[in-house]
Amino acid sequence: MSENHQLFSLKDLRGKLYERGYKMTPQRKEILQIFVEHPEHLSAEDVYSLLREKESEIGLATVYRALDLLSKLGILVQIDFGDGCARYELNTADPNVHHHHHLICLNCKKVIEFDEDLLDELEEVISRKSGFKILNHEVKFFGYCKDCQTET
Amino acid sequence: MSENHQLFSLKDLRGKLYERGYKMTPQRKEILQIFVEHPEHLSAEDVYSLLREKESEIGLATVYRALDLLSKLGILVQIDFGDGCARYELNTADPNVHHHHHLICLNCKKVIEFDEDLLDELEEVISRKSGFKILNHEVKFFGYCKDCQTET
DNA sequence: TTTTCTGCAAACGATTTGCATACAC
DNA sequence: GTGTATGCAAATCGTTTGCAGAAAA
Repeated sequence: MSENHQLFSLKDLRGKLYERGYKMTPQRKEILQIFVEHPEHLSAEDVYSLLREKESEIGLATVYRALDLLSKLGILVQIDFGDGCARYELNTADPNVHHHHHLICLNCKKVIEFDEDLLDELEEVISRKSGFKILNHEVKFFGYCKDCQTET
Repeated sequence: MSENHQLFSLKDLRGKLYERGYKMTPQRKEILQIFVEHPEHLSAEDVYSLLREKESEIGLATVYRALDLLSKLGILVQIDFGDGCARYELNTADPNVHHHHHLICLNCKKVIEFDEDLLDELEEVISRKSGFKILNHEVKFFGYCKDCQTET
């Protein structure tokens, strides 16, 4: 069931690269591996330090280039939480599964994921009224998480 | 009618500043004035050059500081379109009026505004399920605008 | 062998900050 | 007068780029 919208696996990497004339390298493989092992929203710096923890001596510029490439190939998606750096996560393989939403706590900066998609209706209305062809959407909710509601 | 959700006016600036111990300065007034005259999504550089067109010799650092302050006071809101710089627009005074959505064209980078808010229902569902207290949301749709659909 | 990739260091662009001076109250 | 605000230039931080050597096909 949920295996069907499973995340992109390492196996498909070579093929996807080859399709577009890119080469398979150990660096690209290791960087993708990091995302398989860490299902978080990782920044380039995050990936870089996780690599160094594994004794991998991949340069930061290479990390940036790989993140960019993997996003272009649709393997990763870039998200921006307004914290000053681009973050990435594995793309879901099933195109019918829309991106989950993100709840961002204004107090503790925690990011909570939420899987509920009621936006199809909205997309349709907008498409009809504006003539805009919508491919994707990004929704962020700002507020206070359970823990921070009591504090403040 | 639509005057009720009218944008923040210059008159209230002094009071809002005073409330929180800030001082009224000609620079802050002029910067807010720019937003009243230009209902677009302005970046700090945009504001800076619009000021220079008006013979205003306000420094760029002051612009950055003012944008930050006006956002804290709730007079402006910061938006990020992923174009590498923070953008701002006047906040709507009426808290019942939710932020409009943004349609971002992947081809020509045009940003189109769209005023349809069907997200209240979604907010409620999320609040109930997650215990998150939602104050605000930000929705971006990515796709191709009317003009760019034919080209590509 | 040919082309793409990597790693380093330098370059970049948006934003922030330190500090002396100027201004609001 | 006192404390905050300004303006400038320098510093910062995430990210990009040029280039020579290394590695994939």
